[in-house]
Amino acid sequence: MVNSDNAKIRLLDAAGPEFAAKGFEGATVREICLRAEVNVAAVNYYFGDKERLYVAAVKRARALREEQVPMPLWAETLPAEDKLRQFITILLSRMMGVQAAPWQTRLMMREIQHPTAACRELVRDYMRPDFELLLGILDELVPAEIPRYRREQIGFSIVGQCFFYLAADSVVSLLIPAEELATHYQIDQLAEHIQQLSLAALGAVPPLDGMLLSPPTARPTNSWNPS
Amino acid sequence: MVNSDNAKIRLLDAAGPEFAAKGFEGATVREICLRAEVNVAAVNYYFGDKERLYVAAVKRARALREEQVPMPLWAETLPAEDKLRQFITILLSRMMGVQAAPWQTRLMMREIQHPTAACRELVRDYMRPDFELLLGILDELVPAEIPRYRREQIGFSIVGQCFFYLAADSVVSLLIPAEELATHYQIDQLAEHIQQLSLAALGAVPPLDGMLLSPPTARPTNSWNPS
DNA sequence: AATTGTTTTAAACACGCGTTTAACTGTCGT
DNA sequence: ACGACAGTTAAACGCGTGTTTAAAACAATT
Repeated sequence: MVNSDNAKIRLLDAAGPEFAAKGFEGATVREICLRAEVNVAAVNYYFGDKERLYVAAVKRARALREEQVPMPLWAETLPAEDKLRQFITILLSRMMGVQAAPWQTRLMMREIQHPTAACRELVRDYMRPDFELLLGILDELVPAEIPRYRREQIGFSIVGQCFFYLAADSVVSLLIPAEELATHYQIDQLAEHIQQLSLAALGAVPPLDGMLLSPPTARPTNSWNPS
Repeated sequence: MVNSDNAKIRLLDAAGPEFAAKGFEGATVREICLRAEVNVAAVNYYFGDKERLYVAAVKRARALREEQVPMPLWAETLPAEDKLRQFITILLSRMMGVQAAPWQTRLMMREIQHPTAACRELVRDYMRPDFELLLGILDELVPAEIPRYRREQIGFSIVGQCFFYLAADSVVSLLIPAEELATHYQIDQLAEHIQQLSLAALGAVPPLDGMLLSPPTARPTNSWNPS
């Protein structure tokens, strides 16, 4: 091959944001090829058809996002509370990115809401491992007698709180004034809030009555280096 | 007008489920009119174009869902804990319906994820009042000194937990075996779990350590009559 | 019964879509 | 030098889309 996968990769990089922004139906092959500076026929040449390009774009989005914000390997001795805090921060970071949610996340989001063939392996390769990781952390935080299904529900409660800011950010933006968003809705602050609320529910820290004395911003997230 | 809004209403009733299932781009005017047993030109005759039909369908979905599962008027004396439980149950009921999420909810869901003109008033007329209601309940549960933005974050945490099962049900279905879903993920059980976890976080009930003694199914939701 | 205005109809329109074709370009092995 | 082949190109194809049209059907009023 001469230039073989050069065009293929440019196509993928152009398809990702386009599908993320407009969905499978809304995005057009022509626009994607225009962005990629590639002939329209390239999509059929390299991927067969639009749908297989879409599936490839979803896979690539997952891989990219995972290496952008990987889950750290924790030391055995690290307290479960700290692991949970970092887990939540990473979850929020993946979902919200630095400013707005990156196209990789938005694309996976669409896949979650309107599952196609790509969804099954998305869950298997991407979400399942993270969820098991979370369950492992919870194992250290809740009494051993609590059944697995309860831990899973607790896990969903934690994930759900993070997920909300991704999935319903349009609602949050309309409910909360812009200046309050800027002041109190940064990733670290939300992570601290969710972590504190969750730990309080599990009895690992005092309930909210005491939170006044240590508001979320007072205790910054343990620093870790995602790069 | 003779038969005027008969066709108009049939059109709306057909458009709702269609838009909910396939989205604005995916749904076709022809298919909608076929369902409604109406000529294709009716859409332009009554609504002008496809987009205004969509907006009308969203508005109608909101109105329908609100009267299907209304928020009750609570007695002044009702403990805040009970109000919260009922609020959560209603939220979950609206989102999950009896079996799967009804088309009204799915349609509003699409609007939340990919906001169009209809989103702004959807928040203003539908979500804002409910959120204020929730904040009112939280006022009775948290110390007076806790600032408003903290209560809002707590509100989002509660809403987020419910919202997750609507927005990510494809993921939940893939993560949790079918039989466990049937056994432990009924509306009342989830409502009990979310309510208990939230109250524990606020210090209104003992933390999860004590939950073993009173698992979510043990204390059924107070009955109320939505009809 | 004739007239007016509203609603419904079948057919067509213009356009954009995903996909295909067939010719062309460049690169390599022989 | 030349044939074989991967890569690229412009143009076209067939189809489905939202929308429009002009006539027919209908109901109400005069």
